[in-house]
Amino acid sequence: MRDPDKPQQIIAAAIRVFARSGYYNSRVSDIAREAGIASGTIYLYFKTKDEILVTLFREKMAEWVALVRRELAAERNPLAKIRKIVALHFKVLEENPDLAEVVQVELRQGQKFFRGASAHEVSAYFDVINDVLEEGVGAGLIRRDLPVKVATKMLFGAMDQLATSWVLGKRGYCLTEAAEPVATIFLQGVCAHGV
Amino acid sequence: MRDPDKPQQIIAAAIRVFARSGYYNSRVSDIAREAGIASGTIYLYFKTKDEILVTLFREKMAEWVALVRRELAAERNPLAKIRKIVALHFKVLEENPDLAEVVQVELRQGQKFFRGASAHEVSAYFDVINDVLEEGVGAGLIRRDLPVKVATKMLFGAMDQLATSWVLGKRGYCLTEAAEPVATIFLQGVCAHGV
DNA sequence: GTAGAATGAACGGCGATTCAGTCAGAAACT
DNA sequence: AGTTTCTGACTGAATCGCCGTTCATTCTAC
Repeated sequence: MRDPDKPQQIIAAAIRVFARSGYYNSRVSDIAREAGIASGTIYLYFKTKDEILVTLFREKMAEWVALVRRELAAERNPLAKIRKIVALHFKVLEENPDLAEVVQVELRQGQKFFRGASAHEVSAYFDVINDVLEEGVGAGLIRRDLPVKVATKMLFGAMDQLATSWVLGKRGYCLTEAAEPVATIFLQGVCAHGV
Repeated sequence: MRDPDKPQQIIAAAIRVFARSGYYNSRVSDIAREAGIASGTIYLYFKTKDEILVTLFREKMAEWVALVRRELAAERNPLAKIRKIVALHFKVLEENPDLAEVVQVELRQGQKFFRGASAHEVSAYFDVINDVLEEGVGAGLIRRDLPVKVATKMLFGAMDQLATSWVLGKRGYCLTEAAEPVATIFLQGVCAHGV
């Protein structure tokens, strides 16, 4: 009678524990205690400690991309879509502080994650941005000569840095308030005419 | 007769080793072998393995900021300064592939580095960008109402993401070539009038 | 009664750190 | 100069604590 959402509970516990202590400083037994189970039980659902982190990242990232796709569907204008992406990016992180901590700080552990495992999920998010920008170029709203791939990375990087600063700065300000200026600066940078 | 630049040799070796295997996958003995010394010797110069990473980051970052400051001194125009910062950022990384690997991928290890130890050095770099932008506002070249702190983080984030993509994508393209578009998009985003 | 889920004590490997010993060269002495 | 003593940088095998993982046992639901 394997509990079908035990893995979810373990992942949820892992997010809290990793957020508190960092991946390498977290014991598997800490995750177990946080989840209210024995450490051995974790190995019924995950082969290794690494697998917990990889799975956590995969799932959260997939949810995220799905959410963004869903929200964008309601919007026609490519420029408004960009504004929505930025707003959503910041909103998700602000509403999930533990997840934000893990995604912005812990998940950067070299080799293992950005390379390999997560590459596919991250690139799905890049694709979303990339597609919107191309749409904007097609509609004549965005400079025809814009290097779209570069601009995509710039926007992601800009959002990511704002988020990281927010997390590291102990959330001393409101992240959501930064959404409007970030979108505006970026759009003015890529648009064919004024914004 | 302590060799006064033994620490430097150890750091140089550590950069090569960390670039190859990642921080957590590198043995102290690997660094020793790479440096051509015994593992115990490392402990004559560094108290712990962590200290090697922290020191390496501190020193390289300080050199970096000093270099940028020096190069900017030769330049009057704030907009040209921004272009120079971007060009330099990419040039340094492109010319030091091992350092790039360590800085972009390995040094992100949560807790320990971005928080604490390195905060001061990173913020010095932020200050450089911040000051140039304010100078631009003062000169009427940059929108008077620009949220300078946000724009600073955006530019840093944009450069950082381009660099990270370049490192993770096994350097499949020329990073330096991205400097011009990045600077142009950013400047168009923040300037009072066209660029 | 039994299958299979859960437990958690114990194992085993790993790797950072230590430290007793080596040795090259500097100083002291003849 | 030659000889002896001393110094402390350097070595690397051995130590030791840590924690991911295992598995013999217990529990639970049917």
